[in-house]
Amino acid sequence: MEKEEIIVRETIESAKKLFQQFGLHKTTMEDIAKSAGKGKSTLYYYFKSKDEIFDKVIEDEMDDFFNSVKAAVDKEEQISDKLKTYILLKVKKLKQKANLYRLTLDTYNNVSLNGHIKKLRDEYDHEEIKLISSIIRQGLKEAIFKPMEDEDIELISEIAVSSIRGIEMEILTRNKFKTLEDKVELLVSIFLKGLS
Amino acid sequence: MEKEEIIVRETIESAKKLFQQFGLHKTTMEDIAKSAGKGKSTLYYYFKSKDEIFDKVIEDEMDDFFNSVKAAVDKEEQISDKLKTYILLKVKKLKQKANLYRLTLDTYNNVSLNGHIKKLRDEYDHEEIKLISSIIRQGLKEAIFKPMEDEDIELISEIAVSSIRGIEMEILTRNKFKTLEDKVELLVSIFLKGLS
DNA sequence: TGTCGACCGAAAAACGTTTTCAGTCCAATA
DNA sequence: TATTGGACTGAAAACGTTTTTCGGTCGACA
Repeated sequence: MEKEEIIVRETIESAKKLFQQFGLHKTTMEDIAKSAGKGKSTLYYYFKSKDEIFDKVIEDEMDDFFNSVKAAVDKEEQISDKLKTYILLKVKKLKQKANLYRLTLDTYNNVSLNGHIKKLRDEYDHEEIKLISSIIRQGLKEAIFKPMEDEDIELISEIAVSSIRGIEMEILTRNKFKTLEDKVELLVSIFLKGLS
Repeated sequence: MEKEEIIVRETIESAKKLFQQFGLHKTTMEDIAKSAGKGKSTLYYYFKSKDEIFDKVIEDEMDDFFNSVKAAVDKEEQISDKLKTYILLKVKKLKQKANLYRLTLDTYNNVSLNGHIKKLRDEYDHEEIKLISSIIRQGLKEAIFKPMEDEDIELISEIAVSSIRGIEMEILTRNKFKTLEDKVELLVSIFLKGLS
């Protein structure tokens, strides 16, 4: 790893801690600089702006989040276990993060309308859709699922991601489905076998 | 209809129009009074507060919304048609309303954390869950669905409502699924028959 | 019972002042 | 040439005051 890369990494890590503790607005460039052991203007040698640092932190978190979910999903053999793991782990991690970032949440909401974060979210979404569609494709290959059009795989994945997000929202904002753990079984089996 | 009832109704209708046009904050009690052809203090003879008027307006809209969806769903015979109608009509109406209320939306978001609106939303949710679970119960009676525990009916309905809400959110906030109309068929058939 | 004009006070808007802070510049250093 | 920090700037946020707005009350009148 190059020296520059190291400094960038360390700065992002420091900034992440500060953002988590104090939120975007209450964290100044000087705070970040001090906690990274540099002068303020030095930061501008490595980053274009405060927003860029914030974006990088968010990007970092999203990567972390997605990769750990993906790793856990990949480890499972059965399609149904993959889906169960996907839902449960995502919800669990989301609860953790939500807790960690509660302070930043209002901030985040205001920022989120702004271009770049929206783009990041779209990218993240796309990763999730890819993950789900790869699971479906595996199911097709193993002839567990009945054949379907290629474009339908995409659509089903998108719908699945959106649906699960709806469930997550209820859990996070209204504390519903506390006992989801006991019930994923049912949820996944409906997705696989339907109600009929 | 009693005279009092008529005045209350008319006031709510006037207020609704104003709220839709200008939002909660930019609509004053005097605006409402004038548009209802009364003096301001007269309103307080019929309503406890401005909030009460707003609540009544929201309640009115929700009832409208729900009843028209329910009516359309009840009209359908087939389970699958009921589900299709439920999803399509809800999305369609939501798009209309969202357009109408775009101005109020920020206002609404701030208020929505506040007690009473939250209660209304919960009540509305409950209605939706009841609607879905009645569809499921019908499917059970007709032996279209495989038997299930009573508490699972409840849970499945809740999950279905949350999931569909997730899809609706995508449609409203990110303009996804523009061609949902073409694809509900697929969505409903997954719910009914699964992927296997 | 129903309606209204006059009034109140709390909260929001408006406004001017002060402070904070992201971002720049430049000289220093290695 | 790559890297750093101290001094500086301007725009925006925070703050303190004054003014206005508006939800809500009261009492009189029909």
